[in-house]
Amino acid sequence: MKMSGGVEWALHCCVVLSRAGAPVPAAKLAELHDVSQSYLAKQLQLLSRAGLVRSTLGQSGGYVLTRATSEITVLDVVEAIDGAQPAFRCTEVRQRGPLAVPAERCDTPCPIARVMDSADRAWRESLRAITVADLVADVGRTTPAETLEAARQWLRA
Amino acid sequence: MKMSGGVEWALHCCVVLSRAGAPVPAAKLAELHDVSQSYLAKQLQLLSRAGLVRSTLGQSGGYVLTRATSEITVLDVVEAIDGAQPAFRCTEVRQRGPLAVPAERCDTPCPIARVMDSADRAWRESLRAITVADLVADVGRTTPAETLEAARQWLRA
DNA sequence: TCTATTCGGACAAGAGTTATCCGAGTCAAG
DNA sequence: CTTGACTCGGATAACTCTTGTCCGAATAGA
Repeated sequence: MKMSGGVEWALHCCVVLSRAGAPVPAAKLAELHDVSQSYLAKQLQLLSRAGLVRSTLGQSGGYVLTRATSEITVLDVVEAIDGAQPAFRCTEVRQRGPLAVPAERCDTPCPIARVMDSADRAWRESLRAITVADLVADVGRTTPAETLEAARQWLRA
Repeated sequence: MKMSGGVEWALHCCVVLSRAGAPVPAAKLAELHDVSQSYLAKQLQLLSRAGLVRSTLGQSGGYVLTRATSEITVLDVVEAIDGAQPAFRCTEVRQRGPLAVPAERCDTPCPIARVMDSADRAWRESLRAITVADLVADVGRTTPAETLEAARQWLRA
């Protein structure tokens, strides 16, 4: 039960991109966060496929958010990187073995699957309630103003 | 983001064990569910380490639940098999790279980590609210009476 | 005492994730 | 218009974790 580590990077990237007015190349994002540039590129590709960011090629190219930060939920990013499939997958154990329940009697989902689905929904709902805008606001509140200004300068260079 | 498949088996085993008055060997549980006997043994070991079941060696030995089903939550089983560690682990990205925030300024947890922790708590809370007794009741409600009786006979043999 | 049966931990195989590279395409400058 | 350098994108290995299997130690009953 482990989420892809790329989710953390992707979320940090979204926060940074929201502050930058111009496209930011993947290499710069990698250097800023001190992570593998090649691997971060993969995460950004996934964000691109999901339609959360748009890439611009050539000189002075890079990545830009496609929507307002208030329109991007944390769940959007998590599902883009980690996939949208639920963590639990019911294999219909009750239909196997010597006492298998016939399929036609299994009109209602397995109770175990129902509990897991419910928990999964609660988890996703919790992530859907927070947007990148909320994260940006929170970062702005807890980070020294000087650091924020330094970041802005560093990105511009 | 995938939960161990053994969780499903372990929960089914708990339901079965609650109906059996006597110890049930791992081999019988494996045959009943038509799953790998060697691998199921591993899951039962984990349940044993967690103190949810007690094993009896020798002839007519097997596994028995240690508590009433109403005292065993689904979360107990999930954490026994899949581990209790949260799916998201913050690597403190903000303390890395050229604009690293000094550690002494990081008194509050990273906003991203806070969101993830909150979602994780919601998920666990949802699983903690359901007990094995609830599952047993639900199974009894949705399974044909004849199948339940057949299971009882099969376990006895 | 002996035997059959049980669990427990140590031992491989496979899948998924992590990490990396190089080529195709594109924009900007000269 | 040409050149050139810079960008992303997908295809390619290394690694970790999960899955799956085995045999030995211990036990209860005959």
